[in-house]
Amino acid sequence: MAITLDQIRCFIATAEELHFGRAAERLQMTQPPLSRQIQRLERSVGARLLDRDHRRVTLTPAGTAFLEDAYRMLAAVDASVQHARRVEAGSAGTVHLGVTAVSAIGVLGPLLGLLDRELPEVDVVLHESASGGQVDGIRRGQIDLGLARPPFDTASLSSRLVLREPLRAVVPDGHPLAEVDRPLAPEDFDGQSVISYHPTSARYLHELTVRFLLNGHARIEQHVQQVLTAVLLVAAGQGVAFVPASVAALHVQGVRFQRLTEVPGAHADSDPARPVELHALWARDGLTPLLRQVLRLVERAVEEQDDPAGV
Amino acid sequence: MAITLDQIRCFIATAEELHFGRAAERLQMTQPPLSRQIQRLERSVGARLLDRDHRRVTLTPAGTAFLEDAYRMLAAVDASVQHARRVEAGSAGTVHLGVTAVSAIGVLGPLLGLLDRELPEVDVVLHESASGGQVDGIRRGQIDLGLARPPFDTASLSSRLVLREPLRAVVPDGHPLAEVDRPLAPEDFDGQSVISYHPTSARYLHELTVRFLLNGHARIEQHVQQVLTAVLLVAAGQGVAFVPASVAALHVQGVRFQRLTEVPGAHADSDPARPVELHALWARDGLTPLLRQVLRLVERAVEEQDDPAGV
DNA sequence: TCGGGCCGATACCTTGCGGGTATGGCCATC
DNA sequence: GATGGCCATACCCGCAAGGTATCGGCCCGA
Repeated sequence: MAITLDQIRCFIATAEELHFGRAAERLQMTQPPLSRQIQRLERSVGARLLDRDHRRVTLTPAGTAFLEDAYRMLAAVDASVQHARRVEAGSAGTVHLGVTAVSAIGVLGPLLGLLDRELPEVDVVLHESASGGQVDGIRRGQIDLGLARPPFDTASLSSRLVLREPLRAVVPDGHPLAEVDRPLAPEDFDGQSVISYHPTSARYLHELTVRFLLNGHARIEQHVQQVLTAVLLVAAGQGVAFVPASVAALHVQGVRFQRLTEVPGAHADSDPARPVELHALWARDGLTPLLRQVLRLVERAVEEQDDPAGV
Repeated sequence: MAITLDQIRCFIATAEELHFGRAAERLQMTQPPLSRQIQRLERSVGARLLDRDHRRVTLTPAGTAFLEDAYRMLAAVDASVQHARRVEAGSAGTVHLGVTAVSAIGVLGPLLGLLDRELPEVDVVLHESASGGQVDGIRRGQIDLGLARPPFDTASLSSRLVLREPLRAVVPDGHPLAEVDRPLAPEDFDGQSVISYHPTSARYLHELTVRFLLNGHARIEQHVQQVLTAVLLVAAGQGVAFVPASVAALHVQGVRFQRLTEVPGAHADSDPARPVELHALWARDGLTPLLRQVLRLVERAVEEQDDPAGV
């Protein structure tokens, strides 16, 4: 014999009215079944909740305590229903967001701010990993939405280009190229020692570097995995590197970020002036309403901070 | 069409098994009614909770959210039942405790400590008022247990003597009586200016004062309502006063507490050496299990700090 | 490509719980 | 002592929840 929400509703009405007849009326029923519901409830709870001594009905201490809990239970049921509806509508829930260290610099801050303001009931869990790790995470259902760089197989994943930004050169203060006030061309780096990226784990930036330098005679001497590492190595005088423009926002001491001439596009609709692309990435069959909302905010986040990358 | 706890239980089983057949087995029922329960639940909630695509069952985001809430709801129901049982057994609940400022000095501290240790699930609400106010509070059901002084009508109230303590004289430092090292007799106060109490709101202490001074020739010059006020007036040199021995625990600067000879008893079994009585007081028909527990602790609290009043 | 098996949905039957009416029993009041 | 108020009990009924049988779609192996 289990407790029912109906019994709880009956109890609340009776406890408030302290009168079975009036409580029954309020519950749109007659008094006898109400009496039975209360009896059943008391039997299930294992404690007398109402003292009825033929003249007046009063709450026992156990009843007083149970009444408070009863309100909470009904409120909890109601809140749960509301919450589920909001989750289905996409205005509440949890998003597992995959980010790379670099995407974090440009888009993540504004995006998190927007999420907080526009979808306050959405919890965000960040998963920091390289682009390749994000694809795996999405496949395994651990990540709902990734912010990553191409290439990724388009068979099971959907994607949308959310940001294009220029490629910049990072050179140490005092370096001859640090003083030049024009876009640097591949030939400007002839003979320079270049820090590029790991060909597999940071394949995208590595290919960009190689593609930019294609017609020059620079020497690629090191391969790092993180953009920040490259910048720090430049600051340490180990060479020059090429990074997404938004990295300038980090304000690392001892380096300058220099504009570049156009970079040959990797595909048909790429923009040579802004060759660094960031894509939003999700499982083809995982486009939930919440994800749609978040994607909308990703685009707004990009618009809001468009300038720093565009200049 | 309202949600049922049964539906929630069905949903939990199905969400855990992700398989209607196995879930039904676990719930000791067959699969078709389980399917219908889930459908009904989804209709009530207004959101699809499980995606069932002929091969596998998965939780929708709304379902994931609802599952967490579902656990909480069932746990809340269970906790409420347990709580009600404990309240009925007297080991949980709320006690409204009536205290006077003076009872607080002697008994209240140890009592609250004991309550905290022995009945941690019991909430205590203190109501500070004079003895008369407590009787009203008990009558109106606002106070469960009062710590007050006689007299009170014994028709609707039950009481138990919990503490007897001596009466002490409060005299200012430097006063001739402050140096005497023997119990003071009524005659010692001949010609002194005495601070007594309001004959109605602090009737008990007033009558004690009068009864002690009966054979002497002291002059009662002021009537105050609070014991502490009397002590402070003594410190200010306005006269002498008589207070329960436990008041000495306050350690007011500038006054001394002096022993007294015996005070004639007000009733048959009063103790002339310890004429100040404190009674626990409750509605005759309000002796709940919890109150019984609290009364037990009141007695233990008195035993534990018996000494300061007894010396 | 076809058949078998798996699994959830549907149709239909049955039973038991929840609600209704009538009435009893107890106390308070006049 | 008669009356009325109020909760409990007895008994009846209808519906909703559970059971059985079956459908229908999909996957998989031959």
